Amino acid sequence: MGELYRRIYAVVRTIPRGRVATYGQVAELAGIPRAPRVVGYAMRACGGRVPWQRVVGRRSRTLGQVTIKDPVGAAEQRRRLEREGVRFTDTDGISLARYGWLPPGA
DNA sequence: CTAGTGACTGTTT
DNA sequence: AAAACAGCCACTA
Repeated sequence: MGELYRRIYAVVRTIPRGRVATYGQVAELAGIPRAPRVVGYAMRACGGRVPWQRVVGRRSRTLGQVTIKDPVGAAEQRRRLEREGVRFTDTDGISLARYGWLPPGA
């Protein structure tokens, strides 16, 4: 595993229970502000070593769709988030205004 | 080293 | 409002 993934996982582990962060947010904190895609790549490869369910797509900001294309994965993410208190809207979204993580020093 | 790919995102149709 | 485009950067073959 590359050093970069270590940094990404370290950031994800700091997201508190019951909150969510966007891929772009994690990317910026990990030192690769222009590469949110890489965070997604790292999440797919994380193998349960980090709370991956707390990382969501930016488009969750208004209606909040969790952007995992695989329906099974999306259902799993929702199940995990609801178990830690994140409420979903009637359109299967997450309000980043309510659950978005405010990183220290932001 | 080159080419293809994607759990992203902002912009443009 | 939804879909297509175009940058993006690390990883893999």
